[in-house]
Parts: sequence; structure tokens; C-alpha cells
Amino acid sequence: MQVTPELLSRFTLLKPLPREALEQLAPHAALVRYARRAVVLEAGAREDNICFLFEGRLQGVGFTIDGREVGLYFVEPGDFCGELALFDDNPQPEFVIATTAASVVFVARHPLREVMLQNSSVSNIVGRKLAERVRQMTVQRTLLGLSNVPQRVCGQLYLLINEARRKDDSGEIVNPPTHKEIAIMLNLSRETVTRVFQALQSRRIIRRDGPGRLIVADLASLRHFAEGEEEL
Amino acid sequence: MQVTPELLSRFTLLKPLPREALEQLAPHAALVRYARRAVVLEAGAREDNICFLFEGRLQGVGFTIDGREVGLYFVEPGDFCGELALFDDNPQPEFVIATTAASVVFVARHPLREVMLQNSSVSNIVGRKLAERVRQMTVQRTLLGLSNVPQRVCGQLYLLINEARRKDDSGEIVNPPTHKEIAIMLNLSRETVTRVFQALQSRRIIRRDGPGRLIVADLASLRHFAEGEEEL
DNA sequence: AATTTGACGTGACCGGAGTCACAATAGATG
DNA sequence: CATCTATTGTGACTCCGGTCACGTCAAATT
Repeated sequence: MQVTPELLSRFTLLKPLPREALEQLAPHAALVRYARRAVVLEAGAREDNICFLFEGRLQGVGFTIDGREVGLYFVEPGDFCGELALFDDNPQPEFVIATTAASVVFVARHPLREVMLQNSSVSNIVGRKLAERVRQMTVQRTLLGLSNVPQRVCGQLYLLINEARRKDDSGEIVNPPTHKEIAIMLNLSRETVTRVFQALQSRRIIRRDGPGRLIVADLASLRHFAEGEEEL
Repeated sequence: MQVTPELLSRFTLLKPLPREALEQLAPHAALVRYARRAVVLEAGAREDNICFLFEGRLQGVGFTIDGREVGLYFVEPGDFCGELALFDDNPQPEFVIATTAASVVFVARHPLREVMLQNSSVSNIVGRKLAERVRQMTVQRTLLGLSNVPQRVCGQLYLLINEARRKDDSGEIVNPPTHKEIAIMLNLSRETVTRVFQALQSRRIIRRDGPGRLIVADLASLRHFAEGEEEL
């Protein structure tokens, strides 16, 4: 499906681009819809597109030698992934999978790379984004260091709220990841995540609101547990 | 201590730079020696230097809320760290600590950033290196997904050999990290790492050779254990 | 409407890594 | 050389999260 420059400009990465650059990119862009669980980027393959997420949620996923899934990061609407292809020709290191039905805009890497090189402000933005990803991975890795498992889950939940919208003392996560998706982010079993969720629900800290909405009613308590000031 | 352009050109990142660029950087560079355990880069601070490792070994280290150390990556001679400062003004996310006596070359970030922006080939190299770091973190994170703990340790050992020199069916690690340093990389206790090392030594797979040299006598077996084809 | 699928919930069991405590080295430092 | 400190080595015990084996439920699919 064809993509207009207007659509491209809705992504924070591309927003600051001059009109002409967007028009240069549009012919090399395509809007694609994916069903839940579909593979958006393949690990090991040389992916020739950068993937901008329009709606839905994606998850970067690796696999260990013994076939166990490892969750690496989530991608929220407006963000992008597969950006390593802008920097070298090595294969994509991890899978990217749609955790919900999703629509993404693929932009061919070579034209985008050209735009990036000619437009120093874009280099800056791409560089900043990549740096941001490293920070994000560092935070995620640090979460794994927590020996208290409920604390780890609360920390992850807290991160997920930050990425979504949040109010003063409550927040919500739209189309929350499944327990299994959270489990692989935290090196836990699905059952353990379920049990922590149960504990949080019984304390009225979180609550499901129909399908696809998780409400965090008591954000302060959640933070307390995440910071280990109180044991779950 | 002053730094010559020749010294700068010995780092793979800076090697391809034109002579003039190196001369431009040299006045903003300094050689500093650190004792073992010294803090090279401080987390949370806005570090104004990129840190090139000349000799020794560094380790990126984070701390969890409850004070537990988390090992993020090792830096080997010729490599560098603190490069996020080239992309944004956010603080350094993790500590970098000398695991052995080390000498590093600091290069001020602003001049280096200027060189980078004016010299597109340098942008490329820095970008490639940052991409490489993301891949490295991905591999490291995937290691943590292994439920079999000895396997995890063997995998880490294997990575450490790759980074150092290796022969056909054996390899060596000079100034190997301590058990504790390996433990925090793998979310393990120090004792567990010791026990795995004991098992590997009793099977003549690894062997200490005086202080500061660990010899991997049977690289093939190590890989087997790392890949889970054989249980330790 | 009936069936299938996948996500969530929950109990019981068990193994293995963490923790603690201490001994034995090996390196540094004077 | 003597002393001190950091690293390595090892046993015993405990506990907690993984695994297995279910059951429940909602949503998608026929």
C-alpha cells in the first residue's frame, strides 16, 4: 500500500525532515498490516527495511540455543525498529514479532540512509534514538539483576506505564502484553508472572478493564514494590 | 599526559581518520592510568569524554535498587566506551570500572563529535560501532535466557575467548575476569561460577597458567557445553 | 451453535542455585 | 619476610521459582 509524505511525518523520527526529503522517501515506503504473532523482522536475515510502528505493539525476541524465547524490548506506536540496518550490512540480530494486530510502515534502508547522511539533523535524531535504545536495554538488563522476583515484575509494569500515557497517581496500559510476553522479558516462567499479577489484583493495585485495558489504580504502591521498599 | 596523533590512530575507531583530523583531536586527548577497581566513568554524571582503552580491561557495571551489581559488558584493548555522549547530552547510564590496572585515552566529546559530523566516514564508523554494541548486548542478554547455568558460564567463557586471541582448538584469556566479575554478567552468585570452573578444570577443559592467564585447552568441549549438546 | 485455540489461573512437587560460614590460597604491601 | 586483603574453594541448608498437570474462560473460527 502506498504511503504519503504526511503519513511519514507522523513519526517522531521523520517529523523534522524537510518536505522534499519526505517526498523522496515516500515512494520507497509501504504500509503493511500484520496479524497478531506474525513475524515482522526475521533474525539472521539482512532486512532491507526500517520498520516504523503505526499502531499495535511489537516485541523484539531472541531465541537461546535450547529454543527458549528471550524478550528484548517492546516497540510502541510512533517508534521504530530494525534501525541497525542503517549502520551496517550485518543481519538483523533478533526477531521482531507483532504482539497485537499491527500496522507498520516499512521504509527502504538505502534511501533512508541517503537522507540521513545528507541531512545532519536526521543523523542526529537517528543517533539519539540508537543511544536511547542502548539506555533502554541497560535499564532492562538491570531489572534482571533484582533477586526479588515480584519486584522485577513491578518494575517492568512501571516501565510499560511510562511508555503509555499516565496520570497523577494512576495509569493504564492499552493492549497490555500477555503474561508470557512479560515473562520472557524478565527471565521468568509464565506462571510466576500470573501469580504476581494475582497478588497485585487482590491488593487493588491493578485491575483489568475489559479486554485490552489494564488499569493501574495505585501507581504509588506499584512504585513502592518496584523499588523494594515493601515486599510483596 | 599528552597524546600524539599516532597513538590515536592505533584505535580501530580512529584509524581511518585523515591525518588532519587526528591532529585536531590530539590536543583534546589525555592518557590516564587507573588502578584496578578504579572508576573510569561515573553513572549519572554527564561525562565529557569518550574513553578509549589502551591496555587492561574495563567492565560496564550497573547497580540495582537493592545495591546488587549487574555486569553489562567488558571492554577490551582497542575498543572504547562512553560513546553515548557523542549522540546526546544525557548522563552516562552505567559505571565503567577497571577490572585490571588499565591505561585509557580520553578524548573530549565535543571535538570528537565535530570530527564525526564533518567526516562522514567517521560517522559511519561510530554508527557501526554503536550498532555493534547493540548486537553485543543482545547476545549477552540471550545468554541470560539459558536455564542451564553451567551452559551460561561456558557461553560467557567462549565469548571472552573470541574477544581475545584464539588458535585452532585452544585459546587463552589474558588477565581473566574474576569469578565475581563473571557472576554479575550472568546473574549468578560467585560460588556458582567457582563450582563450574572447578568442574571444567577437573575435566582438563580449562587450566590456570600462573597469574593472569587462563588457558582453554579444549575449545571444542567448551563449545559443546556452551551449546548444550552435553550436560556438565 | 459447536469447536478450537490461546490466555489465564492454581496446586503440588522438586531441584538447583543462593546464602552463609569458613578454610585455603595467592597477591599486594609494608 | 611478615602481614593483610582479595580471591578462590567447599560444604550444608534452605527456599523459591520452574515444571508439570490440570481446570477455567473468552475469543476466534468453522
